[in-house]
Amino acid sequence: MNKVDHLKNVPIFSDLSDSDLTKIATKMIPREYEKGKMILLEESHGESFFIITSGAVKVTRLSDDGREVILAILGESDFFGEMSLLDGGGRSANIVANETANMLTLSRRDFLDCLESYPKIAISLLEELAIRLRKSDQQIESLSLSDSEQRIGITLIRLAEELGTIKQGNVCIKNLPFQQDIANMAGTSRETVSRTLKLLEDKSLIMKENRILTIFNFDSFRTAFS
Amino acid sequence: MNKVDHLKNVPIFSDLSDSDLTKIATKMIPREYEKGKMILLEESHGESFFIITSGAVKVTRLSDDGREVILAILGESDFFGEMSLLDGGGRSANIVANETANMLTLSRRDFLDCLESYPKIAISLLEELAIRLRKSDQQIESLSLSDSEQRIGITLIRLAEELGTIKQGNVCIKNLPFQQDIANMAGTSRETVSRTLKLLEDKSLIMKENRILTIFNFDSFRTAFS
DNA sequence: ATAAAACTGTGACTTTTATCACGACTTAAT
DNA sequence: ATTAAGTCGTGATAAAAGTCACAGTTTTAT
Repeated sequence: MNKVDHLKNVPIFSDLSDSDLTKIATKMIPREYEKGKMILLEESHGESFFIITSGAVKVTRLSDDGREVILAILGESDFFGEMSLLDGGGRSANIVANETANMLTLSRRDFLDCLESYPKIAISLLEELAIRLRKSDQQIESLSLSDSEQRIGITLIRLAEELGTIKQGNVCIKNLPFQQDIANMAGTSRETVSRTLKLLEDKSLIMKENRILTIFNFDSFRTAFS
Repeated sequence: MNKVDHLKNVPIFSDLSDSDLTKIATKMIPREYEKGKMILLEESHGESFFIITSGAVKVTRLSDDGREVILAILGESDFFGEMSLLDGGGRSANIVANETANMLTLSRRDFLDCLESYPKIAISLLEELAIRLRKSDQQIESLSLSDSEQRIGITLIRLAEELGTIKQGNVCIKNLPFQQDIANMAGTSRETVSRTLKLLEDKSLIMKENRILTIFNFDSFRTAFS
């Protein structure tokens, strides 16, 4: 798969013509990051905009005492890095390769040029940021108002939407993140995740075997938890 | 103060020339909302973009059982309504006039035209959304990792930045929101806010008399809580 | 294939914070 | 000025979830 094909799958570029995409593609530099490697922390290449072409990363924030919150897990065709390019603020989050991942990167200068030259990209990016802001607001609501069972349910929905495959109404998540990661997404403890998953299994809402989790009747699961 | 003067104070319009601002201003319709009135819920005028010229509003989400989370309190020169215009999604939040407020409004059509005609606006808006996203991420972190005292401290900082006036290193917040509103911003209960404010007062970090709260040595207060 | 490392399940206990209850204080309205 | 409605302070109690400890399982690396 070549650069242009990857770009076509990225929502903010999907409106552009092939020739425009080709122009942009020539400015993008491919990079590979091994599992566990911090991506934004090593600022050796300066700030950049990243598009994931394979693999997955997690976006986190860390407290002083080392506990982490996972803000998002991003996969193929997702992008990141735009925030500090846009508002010039310091890095807001850490990005870690969750599995070995390949990226296309665009320098600050080229990224901002893109926005100026192709207003469509700016507008698509606005849409995308609006969607993310909406999701963040939902997350804030659920952290403020819901108990841990609800929050874990919502977290499973997020994971299913990001990583799952639908099969006759059920969703199957292969490569389920570890309980500690689920806990860090849901704002709860690892032990509570363990107990809650069992509880959901007892209610026959989910089934799990090792790293595979199935959510039965995803639509009703979704309405039950959000 | 005329429309153009108001627009100049709004970050996303501040780059434009007077003549461009005048063109935009002619499309903006002034409206007044009385205290307590829901703004986005009454969709009688269709979706719009709003700029606050006086007064203040609160942005909330409500759970099924009526509890609310306050996502933000917005005042003069702040704007809202852009999210559903951008991504077409349903309303993500409710907006209520916290005190009688005046707005300038722009219709969906005119707003989107603006973005296309003035790429600078789109880029400034991107910056603004990036800043908001960053704040949301911080909020998610603090809800996930901090105890109620920390969260209330952070909430006071947010309020101070939005509503406060600095006086020799101390910040003074007049018209402090009620404890219930502070609780809804901090994701805790009204009683906990009461007890925590007293605790902070005992530590001589703040002082309060009725609706006026003073944070002593704001810089060190800020570093202590974030 | 084996050992080491990492992850998971679960009981016991502790901590935090929510909830309830109610009197005291403020504020707004007549 | 008086009353009513809305806020606030605070003790007592309860519920939810965190922490600790540790054995059992799964995964990974050699």
